[in-house]
Amino acid sequence: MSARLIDIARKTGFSVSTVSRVLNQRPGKYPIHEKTHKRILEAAEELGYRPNIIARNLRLKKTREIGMVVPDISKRFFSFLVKIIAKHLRNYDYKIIVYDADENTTVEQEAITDLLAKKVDGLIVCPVGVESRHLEKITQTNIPFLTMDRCFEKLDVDSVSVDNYNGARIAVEHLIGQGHRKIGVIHGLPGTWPNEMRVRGYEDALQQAGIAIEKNYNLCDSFGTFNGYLEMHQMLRLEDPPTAVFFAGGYILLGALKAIREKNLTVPRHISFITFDDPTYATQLTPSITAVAQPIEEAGVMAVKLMLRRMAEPDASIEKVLLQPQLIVRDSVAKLV
Amino acid sequence: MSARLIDIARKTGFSVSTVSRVLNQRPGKYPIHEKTHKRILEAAEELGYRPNIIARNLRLKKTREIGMVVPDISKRFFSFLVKIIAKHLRNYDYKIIVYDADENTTVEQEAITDLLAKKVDGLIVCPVGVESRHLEKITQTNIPFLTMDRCFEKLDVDSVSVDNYNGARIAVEHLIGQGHRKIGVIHGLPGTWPNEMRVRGYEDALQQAGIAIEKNYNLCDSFGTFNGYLEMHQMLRLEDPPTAVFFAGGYILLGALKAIREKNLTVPRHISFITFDDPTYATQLTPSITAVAQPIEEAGVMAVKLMLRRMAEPDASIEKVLLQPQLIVRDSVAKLV
DNA sequence: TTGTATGCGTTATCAC
DNA sequence: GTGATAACGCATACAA
Repeated sequence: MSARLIDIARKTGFSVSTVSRVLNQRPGKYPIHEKTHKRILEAAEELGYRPNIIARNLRLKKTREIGMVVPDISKRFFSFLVKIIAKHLRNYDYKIIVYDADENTTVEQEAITDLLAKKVDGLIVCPVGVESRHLEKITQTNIPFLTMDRCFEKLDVDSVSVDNYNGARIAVEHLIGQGHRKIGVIHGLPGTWPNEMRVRGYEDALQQAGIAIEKNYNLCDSFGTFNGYLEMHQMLRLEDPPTAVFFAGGYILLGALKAIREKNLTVPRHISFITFDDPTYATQLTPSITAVAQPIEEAGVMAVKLMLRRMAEPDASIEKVLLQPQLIVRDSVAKLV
Repeated sequence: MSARLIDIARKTGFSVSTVSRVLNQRPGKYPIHEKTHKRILEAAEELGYRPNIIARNLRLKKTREIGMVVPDISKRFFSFLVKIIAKHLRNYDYKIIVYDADENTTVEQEAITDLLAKKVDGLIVCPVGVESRHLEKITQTNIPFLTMDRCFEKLDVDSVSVDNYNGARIAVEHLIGQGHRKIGVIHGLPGTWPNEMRVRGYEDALQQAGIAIEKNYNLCDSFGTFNGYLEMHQMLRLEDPPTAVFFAGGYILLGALKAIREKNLTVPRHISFITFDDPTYATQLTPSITAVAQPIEEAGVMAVKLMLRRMAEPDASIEKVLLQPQLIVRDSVAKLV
């Protein structure tokens, strides 16, 4: 078993409180004799003393831990977000405890319960689903709390998310600007917030340009590769298929590309597309992929900022931050003349 | 503040110990009156009681937490590994606490210290660098401990890693089998274990086939995209460049592809390659990428197994598991005739 | 400048 | 069946 304060106390002949005071080193808070200081430090070193964080946390009722729940840590969006947030919190001496909800509301709920029981000082949740009732309960605990990625308007809580609506809009407007009129969309799970926003952005962009919305051009199911594959095939089977398609994110792109290849079509000669999310390999495909990139780093920094603010001023007004994604033009969209 | 045992005790008139016993429900361990049981459960429900995990952990000297340190959580290999391990540990009612070492030994050391101070029940480290001295100290604490990915032979500790040597070998042997004799390698940071193993596999495969090792064909720096880019350019500038190249992993592939494209070369007509690691987009590039896939899921499952075993039998013999990667033949290697 | 006493919330031991 | 009490390791208010 590792050394405790009392072991140092016994070894040096001082009391536990003196040892504790020396080791915590509030500069000038308590006057300690020079020699005492030195001897205790030496003894601590010799014994390889490490404070027991559990005992300390229990005593202080503070953990300097921020809990975080993400739908799927293996997705780059979230793992990168976690990394950024962890890195910045470190500067303020906060650690992060991450739970993977595995895209499952029940698991998410358990994760939150556990984090709360662990008495984390703050909580960041990237909600899995459409439901927000279980999140409402959190707001009643008064714990500094933040949602990310998906934002529930009715939920009275700080949040930082990407402007999915506008991201989709600028994507589709780019397509329109290149002369496309027949524009399809393949998107993810209906009812989830980012997805809905993107679809709405798609529709509004069309409407604003005076383009009628064609039901057949709107396909959806999930953000998975396989869905992208199936829906793209379906899209291409249409008797009057679109000349351009907007992929609403995730791995749809990957599946759709496969479908396009199977049909022996060339991008962007036969079909143009643009995707939400900018994958690392976007520049390496042939052609390179025109995309709407989410400002993940910015989102992480903002989250840390909001969290620290909420901890410092529990009664500050609720802030819902909407970050702007960025259009990155590459070669997957043809200019129609 | 949330409800404690004592709040339930006061509300029901029973003692804290009775309340504790009811709420912990060791079936049949303690006899409790039916009515008592019910009333306490009701009160707990009403008060929204959640056990304070910190207090419990302090008392029990057990956390049911496994600490894990990875070099870079934003890399898919690690985030996926974390996910798998978390998922399987959940089945045994263990949680995982993840720290990102940010590819930095100092940060890694701090993470380990912190995890130890948090009194996690077990520790899994995917070591950042070449140094293993700071890991030796862990073995002295007697905490169930496991290294992953990079394995230190001299370090007396359980480990699970991929057989990097053999993975490289089968990759290069595939190249040779397709008739290539001039085979280059672009690899990562010299001195890191997986990298060294892969280079050795490359060299042994050549030697076994009676092919002389050409110094100019061996380029290295890091697993980053930019390195791949630079080194591939350098490789192609050679007066007698190789007909095939083995990329030892990471993002080298991405950068190398860019270099190849800039030279207006076609894969695999002008140059063939195979890469360690099988990225999600491997099938989507043109041509699709022949790769050596690491069995990440298997590694995670094995890690959990070893960890549970070590916790159950602290004195079991040290086990160093080597998992076999798998060759996935696609279209980036030409058959020379 | 240092020591004593107390409590954080829980579980386990022992007594009744 | 149930309750009183101690202990986990630490930090602080108060005493000296």
